[in-house]
Amino acid sequence: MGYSISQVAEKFDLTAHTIRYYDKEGLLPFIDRNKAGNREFSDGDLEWVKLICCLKNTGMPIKQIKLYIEWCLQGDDTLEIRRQMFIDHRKEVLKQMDDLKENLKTIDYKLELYDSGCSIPLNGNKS
Amino acid sequence: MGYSISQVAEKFDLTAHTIRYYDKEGLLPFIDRNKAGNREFSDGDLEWVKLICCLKNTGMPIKQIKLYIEWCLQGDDTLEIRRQMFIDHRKEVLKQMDDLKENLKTIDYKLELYDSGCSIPLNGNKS
DNA sequence: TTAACACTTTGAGTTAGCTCTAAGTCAAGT
DNA sequence: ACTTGACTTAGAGCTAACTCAAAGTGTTAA
Repeated sequence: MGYSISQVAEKFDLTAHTIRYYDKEGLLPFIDRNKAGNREFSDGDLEWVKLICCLKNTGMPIKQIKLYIEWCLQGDDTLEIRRQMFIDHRKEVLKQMDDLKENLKTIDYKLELYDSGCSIPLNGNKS
Repeated sequence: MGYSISQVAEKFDLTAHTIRYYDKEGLLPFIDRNKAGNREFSDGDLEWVKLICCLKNTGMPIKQIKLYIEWCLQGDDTLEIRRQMFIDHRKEVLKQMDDLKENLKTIDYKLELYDSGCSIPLNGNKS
């Protein structure tokens, strides 16, 4: 039977509004409609939505995701460029994780200070 | 002597525009001016800028950071609420790292497919 | 058949976080 | 004295990603 837009929204913690917006932006050109004209998502479509969420949640802009979808539609000629996109994006995700780890250190340091009951004045270090 | 706005911008990979914007938004109420009226950052100020960047880069909204700065200005009465803020924020950073790891798995899976030279049709799984 | 409800579209509005422009000030170098 | 260049402000403009409103259509339940 397929899934309705609100079922998909629920499943991926999006709103139906957002999914329609993605569709309008060209991220979901493959979604079928039923006789009533409503979007009907197949299990295969859910995999695409999952990938789109993955890319979006790792900071890829909507426009770049749209480009990727277009490459997919173009067929095997774009296999290599798509592969390269994932290689590049993977590198960025690793960078994000590194940055996050670095920032976690700063936060942990602040927490140590707060846990030790130490008050830090704003104008602490004016030299 | 202190640092000029563009030196600080350079150091933290921001623009002078952005630093003025942060100042306008109330994130830098403690920055001194020289006789010419230009902002002059001390070494202690740089620590504050570093913390602000850390919070911003881990997803804390400008308004929340501003609130934190205000709490700092209010003195020791707000020590506990500030400590709690860091505890909460730390949790969110850990969540971000988890999410990133999850998404990395999806990306690695896609890369495996692309590396195996396997073409995946768009309408793959219509049931 | 009527009400409720989930869906549809177009297009406007919102928010966060910058980003830039215009017009001007100030200090240093020639 | 004049030019250069970094700084200042107020305020407008921009982009991404939603978010919503209005008006309408189609299906289901009483």
